[in-house]
Amino acid sequence: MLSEAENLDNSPGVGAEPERRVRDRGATERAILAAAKSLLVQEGFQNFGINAVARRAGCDKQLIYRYYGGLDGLVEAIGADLGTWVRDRIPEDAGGMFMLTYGDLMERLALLLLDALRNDPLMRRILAWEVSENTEQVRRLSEARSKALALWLDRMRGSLAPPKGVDAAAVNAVVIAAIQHLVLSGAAGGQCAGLSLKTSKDWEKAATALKRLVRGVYG
Amino acid sequence: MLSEAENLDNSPGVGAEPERRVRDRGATERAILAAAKSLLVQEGFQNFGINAVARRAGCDKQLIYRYYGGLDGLVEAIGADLGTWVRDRIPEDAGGMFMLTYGDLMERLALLLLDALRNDPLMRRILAWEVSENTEQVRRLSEARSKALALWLDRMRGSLAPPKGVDAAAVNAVVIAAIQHLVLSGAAGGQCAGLSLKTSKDWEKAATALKRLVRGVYG
DNA sequence: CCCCGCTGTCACCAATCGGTGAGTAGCGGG
DNA sequence: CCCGCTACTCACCGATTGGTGACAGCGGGG
Repeated sequence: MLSEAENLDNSPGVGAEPERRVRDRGATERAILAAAKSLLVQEGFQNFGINAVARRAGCDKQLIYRYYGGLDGLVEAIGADLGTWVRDRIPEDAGGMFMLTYGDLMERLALLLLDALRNDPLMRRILAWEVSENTEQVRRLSEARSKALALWLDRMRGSLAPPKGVDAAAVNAVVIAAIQHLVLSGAAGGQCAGLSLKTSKDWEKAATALKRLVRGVYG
Repeated sequence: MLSEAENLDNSPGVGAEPERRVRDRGATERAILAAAKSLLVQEGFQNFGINAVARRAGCDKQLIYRYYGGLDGLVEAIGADLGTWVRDRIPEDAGGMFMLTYGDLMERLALLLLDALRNDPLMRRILAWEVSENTEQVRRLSEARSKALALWLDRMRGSLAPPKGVDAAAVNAVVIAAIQHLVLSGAAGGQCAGLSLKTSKDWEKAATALKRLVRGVYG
């Protein structure tokens, strides 16, 4: 019934339009990027598309093509933004870990990573995207995320050498895999392999088990 | 990969059409289910829809509504089919594990599960689906998969009791999480947390690390 | 001043989506 | 033989998708 002519009831007397969009390319670009990230966080990658991002950003999709060269470029911009992830998550007391053993260190890192991922919905979405698709898009994003994680681990680890006789790279990869899947599975379904992952008590159990595993290898 | 173009030249003189579709509801139902599973395996859950399944099954989508009540019912049928997963994967020598310690058992189970998942693309797709979406559809499927896994573990474990003093349920969940994420990540991107997961040598490294972790907790 | 360029909007495109109603085709029982 | 039941197909619906070309409005430089 609505003809688009009648839809124009933005009669100037009534509404104090809160945000009057001004002509500012930089601001629009930032708005688009923010909309893309929030959309990815809230809706997941299933419904992540040009139309949805433009709708959320409150602008025309044409601008996404113009400013980012399409969805691919926008995704790449999200990936580039992940570089800031590291800066935001290096605690100041990292120096306090100098005198720890490798086992102490890895235990702390495991728990820190667990918490960091639990509190980072964007990373979770990207992680889930990674294991679900293998397009060029997601490969680039995956690379950025992987690089950020590696950098973070490197900064946190410092110069502590792993013990001899164990393939620390492989063991750590397995531990990280466990952490990532626990977080993903918990966020998605509230459980993993029969272990409930809802309450903070549940997560404490998981963390304890994780600690035990790390301690088991690294002593 | 069949284009419908070649299907259009069913000129009666030329081709001996290998499959002449007969009127057989049961066969059609089976064809639809098989098409759904193969579609999920080959394309993933992104493009899993009524149209795609019908196209692959070579029948009208209306039949999917009639026989399965829509996509939801079809997904549920896939879930029901997972019950056969357990039957196919119980080795005959399960009895040979009776005299093992719990650590021996869990190490073997971990490696068996790793291989089983590596060779089961359907399970991988379902697993990735689980951590990516939280709709009713995927929740049902997830439940079926989880139940199948639990049953498998139960059958394999036998009546061996876990050691005291360690939350075996939590530890095993973490180990399973690690296995699942390793397999997902490896299948999707060929690596996980910097650890390459392409060649069988790569997977041996991962398996060794996994063994070490399990051994560390269960002795 | 006018004009050009940049920012933003709108209308439109073909394709595909899930979903439905109506009609066709073939087999089996009278 | 024919009739009816059932398996099956087709045509169409509105909505949404990614993508493009044309146009409007403001602003700064000649």
